[in-house]
Amino acid sequence: MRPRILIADDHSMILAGLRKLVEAEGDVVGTVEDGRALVEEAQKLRPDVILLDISMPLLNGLDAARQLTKLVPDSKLIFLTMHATPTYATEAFKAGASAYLIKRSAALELKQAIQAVMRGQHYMTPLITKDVLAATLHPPDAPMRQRPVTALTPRQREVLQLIAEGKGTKGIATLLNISVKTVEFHKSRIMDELDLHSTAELTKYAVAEGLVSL
Amino acid sequence: MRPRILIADDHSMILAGLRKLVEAEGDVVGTVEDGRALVEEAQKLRPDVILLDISMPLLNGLDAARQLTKLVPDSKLIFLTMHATPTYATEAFKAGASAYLIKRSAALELKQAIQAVMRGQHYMTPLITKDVLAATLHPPDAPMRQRPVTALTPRQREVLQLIAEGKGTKGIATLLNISVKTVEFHKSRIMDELDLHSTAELTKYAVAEGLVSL
DNA sequence: CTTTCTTGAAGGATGAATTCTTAGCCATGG
DNA sequence: CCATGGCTAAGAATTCATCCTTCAAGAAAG
Repeated sequence: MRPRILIADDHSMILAGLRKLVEAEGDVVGTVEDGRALVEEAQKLRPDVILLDISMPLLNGLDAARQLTKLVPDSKLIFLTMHATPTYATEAFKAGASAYLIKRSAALELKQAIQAVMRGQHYMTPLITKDVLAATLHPPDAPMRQRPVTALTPRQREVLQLIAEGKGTKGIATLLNISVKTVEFHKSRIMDELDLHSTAELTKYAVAEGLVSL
Repeated sequence: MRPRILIADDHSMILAGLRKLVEAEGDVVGTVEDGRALVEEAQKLRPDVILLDISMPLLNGLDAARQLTKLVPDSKLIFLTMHATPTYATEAFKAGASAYLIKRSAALELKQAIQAVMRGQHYMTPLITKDVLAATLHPPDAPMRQRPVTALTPRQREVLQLIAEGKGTKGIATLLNISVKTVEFHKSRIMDELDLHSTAELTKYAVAEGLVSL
């Protein structure tokens, strides 16, 4: 039985290419280019498999996954991303993912991953497990510190990401369907807790934490 | 007549997807995953079109392009990369490229680019043309804009740095002993020239240019 | 079973920033 | 020498952001 698949990736060229690849394995019922659209469409379409990236506008893939595991628990999540670090991979599984691939993975792995998750199994690209070993052999001299970003609530991360993407308070309010006042509240709480005092510092923090890229 | 195409990208998942996309436009005569292999294969295959990324192992796309324009001058080069900066685009054209796309470009652009270069024309993704034209109209005599940051005046960089450090307009005015109005003027000009529209984006730009650190 | 924390949601008043226009000053270089 | 580009600055209208305060539901702790 061909799985119904939803694909999320903000690079539309890659999205188009992926679609072609995936069509060999199942029916692509939709494609989206940001995290928020993903959450929307996933609820409408209830796909069997969701293929998603980590870095996406409006809502990053990890936070999207956390929402999706609650909203559409029957949809299996397959991450397909550039990030080849064990940290991201473990975060992804903690967020409810069933598989983790990187864009350097062989195309065949996509097929294997889809079939694995449809059987209720998990799949992890061998390219990462190798990195895990390498990381264990060469302990941290890279600043791979545990992220204090988890000190923030999901909602706060969501707001922080949008701030760092350059959205104004009003725009964020509209996107989240909440009042401008609430956004302001979240922002000030974030600033309190992180001891940051400007949009610029929040932005740098978000970049450092990988919530947004440059 | 269907063009013979060689594709180079080090992310094999993406390579596979691109191949599917490209097959609608021409015959994929080969795929490679690093810059050196590209130079090798290009000489053997003499393709009509070469689709290549900038960041590749062993030899980066720009340097590969410089070699290819000499070794296989009849092969048209189409860059397809993540890098959305005018600098990279102009470098690409100086290195002999016939087209420049980014992975955020619509899939349709790939078709358009291939057809354009086959007609001997050039193609530049609309997503960055605006910035590139400013740079490419000047470049031969005056290498005034090697790095985009040099497009700013010293005063503008000064202000930008303070913005990115989290200072408010008022604080900057005090620090520089100028009026708040003047600071606002500089800020708006910077935004104009860089086509950025928020403090967050200015901050990310400043970080990317090394004006401030995270 | 209340109390307390945490999280999410807002109102009102005030201070800060943005937009647009206009304009003076100074140095550099055709 | 005067045109150009860079830096300075003002006023008025408007929109945004911030500060302080209040409210409510759910979880955790007493």
